[in-house]
Amino acid sequence: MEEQRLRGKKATIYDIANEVGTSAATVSRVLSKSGYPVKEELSIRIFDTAKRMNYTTNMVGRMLKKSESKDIGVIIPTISNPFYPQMVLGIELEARRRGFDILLCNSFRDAVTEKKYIETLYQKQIRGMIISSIDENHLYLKEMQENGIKIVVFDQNVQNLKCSKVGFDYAKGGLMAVEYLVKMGHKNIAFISSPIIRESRQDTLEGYKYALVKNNIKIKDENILVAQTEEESHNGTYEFENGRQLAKKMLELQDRPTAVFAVNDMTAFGIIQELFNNGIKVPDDISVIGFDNIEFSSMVNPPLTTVNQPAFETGRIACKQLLDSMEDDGVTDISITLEPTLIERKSVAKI
Amino acid sequence: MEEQRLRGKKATIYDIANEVGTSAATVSRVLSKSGYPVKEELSIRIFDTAKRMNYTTNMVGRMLKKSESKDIGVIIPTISNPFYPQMVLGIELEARRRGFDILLCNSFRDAVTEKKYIETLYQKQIRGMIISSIDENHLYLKEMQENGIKIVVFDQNVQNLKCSKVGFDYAKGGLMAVEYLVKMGHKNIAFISSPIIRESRQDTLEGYKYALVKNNIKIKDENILVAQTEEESHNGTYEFENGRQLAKKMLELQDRPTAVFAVNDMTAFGIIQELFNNGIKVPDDISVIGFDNIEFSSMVNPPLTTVNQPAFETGRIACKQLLDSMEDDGVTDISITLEPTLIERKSVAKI
DNA sequence: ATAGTTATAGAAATCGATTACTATAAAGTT
DNA sequence: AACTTTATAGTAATCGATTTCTATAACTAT
Repeated sequence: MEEQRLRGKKATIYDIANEVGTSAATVSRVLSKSGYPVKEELSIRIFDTAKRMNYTTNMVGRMLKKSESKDIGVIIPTISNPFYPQMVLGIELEARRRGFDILLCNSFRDAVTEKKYIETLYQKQIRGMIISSIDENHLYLKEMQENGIKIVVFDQNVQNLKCSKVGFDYAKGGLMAVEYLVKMGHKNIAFISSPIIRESRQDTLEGYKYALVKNNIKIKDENILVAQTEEESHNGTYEFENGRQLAKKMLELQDRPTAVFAVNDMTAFGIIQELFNNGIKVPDDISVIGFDNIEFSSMVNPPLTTVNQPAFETGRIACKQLLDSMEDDGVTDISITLEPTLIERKSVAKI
Repeated sequence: MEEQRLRGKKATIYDIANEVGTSAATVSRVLSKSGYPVKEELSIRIFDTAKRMNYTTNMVGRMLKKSESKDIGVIIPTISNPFYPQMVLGIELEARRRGFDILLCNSFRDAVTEKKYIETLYQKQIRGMIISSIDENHLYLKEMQENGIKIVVFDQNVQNLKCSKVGFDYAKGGLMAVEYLVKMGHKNIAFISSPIIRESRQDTLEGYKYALVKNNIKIKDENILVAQTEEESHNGTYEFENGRQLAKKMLELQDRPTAVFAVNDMTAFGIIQELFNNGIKVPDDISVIGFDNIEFSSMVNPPLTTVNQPAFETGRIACKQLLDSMEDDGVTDISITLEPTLIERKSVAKI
């Protein structure tokens, strides 16, 4: 035994059983704290020997027998987008609390990559996953569910997929942002966004429109500035650059807006920088409001007024729901929608 | 068989063997593409049946037998610090290319959490890990190594631990930053930092001092502004707040510096904001140079001149080294030190 | 005292895949 | 023709832990 250890082999319950002079079954019972009755004296000897031999459970063996993985899969578009690290943190903290680790996968919203990841996770026998990026038609997800794998999606409505969803009220967020601008006296308000290919952005835009209608302001098509082609890069500068580009376009409008609503904070940063480069002061000359409330939005100049989307909380809740449903098959699917709040800082001025 | 599938049980190689009328051994040989000769006709039937039965490999079974996990552990302080998402991305891209997934662990530099994570990873039979946060005295890491687990550390010098290291030349980075300021005509240069508890920060400070000495500028103790207590929060605002606090202190100096070197970009953001709030313009009145070159440093106002620390590349290289050594036991430990480069933007002015 | 529990522990099956053996037939060698 | 290879495929052991049976012994209840 001793020799084996020196040769770099981990001790197993059999090694311990041999050493102690008992059976592997008993060792397993003791070490896994199963509650099965074992004489205290024997139990102590087993614990001691295990410690002396540097034993630790081989989770793979346990997993195979009990088929309960202690990993959960997390698929996000990209950890580069500062929303996701916070969300992942929320997931991890909840997961850790309950003895789970996370397998992190960045899909880059690429359907092929995504599918490959999902399959790998499936093969690794995970029993639950959180997905925040998903291709529309996923037959294999259904199959996974039939095999008992729990899925929680974030910000998606996957067709035909019954599962818990955690979402965010983008429309309301858009409404809040624009109504705030209106309250501050603005009537000529632009909307700047990267391509509207996701429902979330669509909703944000709807919120913008609804706020205008509600306040008897005419929607002007030329005020809605949206990029045409989707990003490809893995780095997060796309949104920023896009903000700059479209801000430039906005400045060419003959009836220049007095305020801009950006689809997200990064875009807002781009807008602000472009305005600054053109000698236009924020918020003195033009007001800018963002969306997301990423950590940096308080660190820029001027600190950005924005709509808070609780990333950490999103992750925590999604994970909680996932683990609850994994623990208890009776837990029903739910849809949770988190609410926006307005974070008033210094990038919006009263007219 | 069909029935089983409906009941939500995954097909195994035995199910396939039964269906096809062959043995599990043969099925395994075919499906794992082992190269072992099997009649083409049989082989095709096995593939077909596997497909029809929606078979996928149970990695846990394979792992137990072959004891080669396809996961690697990644331990970082916190994904909230924007350096790490980029690093993790570099790790993941390299890992994915070679068929590995990553188990992400945020230690928050807490020794207990860290130890727990390392033990869990060990129990999960990973064969390699990348650590970017580490307590000093790690006996168990040694034991893991004896059991064949490969370790790559980032930015650390763990005592008595022979393993590959990926580092960054902080001293040189500090030197470059300050020499750049000197070149721009500055002589009264402050250094603002969160607590100097890590070697990296110590080195940065050394670089600052060396640059001054080298250029015959006297080091003034009151220009070195360092916080006393370490952060505790999980959110990234600590560095920012600390920058603000110390900038305020700096403004009270009777011989006010004309330039500041911040220990990292987040701190620089805090400094800039505090200066701005006091009506001091950057770079017109005071120049600020950062350190890290996180993505946001180009998005703030003014765009931050800073020292680039290649996060993505760090991750990629660390992962490559890890997987190389996992694949081939003969690969020797190496120490890679990445070099800083200066990113000239707009937060530093010539005097 | 006898039947029925409860405490205690080992033997053996099991989870799913791999692989070292074993076995047979076909093919190649001298 | 006798012998060695090679192709092909099944049997059974194995990886490490869990758990269902079994089997005693000890204890409780009637």
